[in-house]
Amino acid sequence: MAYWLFKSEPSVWGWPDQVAKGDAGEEWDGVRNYQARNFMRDMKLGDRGFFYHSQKEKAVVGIVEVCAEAHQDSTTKDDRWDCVDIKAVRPLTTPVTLDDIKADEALSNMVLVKNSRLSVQPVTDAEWMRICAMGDTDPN
DNA sequence: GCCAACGTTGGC
DNA sequence: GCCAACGTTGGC
Repeated sequence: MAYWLFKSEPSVWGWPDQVAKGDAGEEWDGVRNYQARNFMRDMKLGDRGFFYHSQKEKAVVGIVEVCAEAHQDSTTKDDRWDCVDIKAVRPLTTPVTLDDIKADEALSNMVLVKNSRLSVQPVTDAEWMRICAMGDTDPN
């Protein structure tokens, strides 16, 4: 199983919105970046991801699961753009902030740090375990 | 609110 | 196919 990170502006689509969708989940639509799209095409049913709040909050706040593999983004007719569906699994007991991540040596190579503008990104197994530990949260 | 970084577009 | 111009993102 692979791990990912989904970035969202909480004022547009936040963790509470994601939770409100329950197990039905919701399309991760609106991505118009090839790198991010390609990562979504690589995602498999059951893959897990972090839900990250950008802008003011800048923190990993929850864990999500891919509940539908890549398909046409329903918000556009342009067939270049695919997206997956994700559903909320659980919040992090303690949100892990960007500052926390930057301060941690083991996380210094995270895409979040290296390429802050990429909205969908891969997370390594080690990074996943580390952030779950920092967030006092069950990684499974 | 600013600006640096980056990705995309379009003219040549 | 290159590259300048432009738009967007997101941290500060």
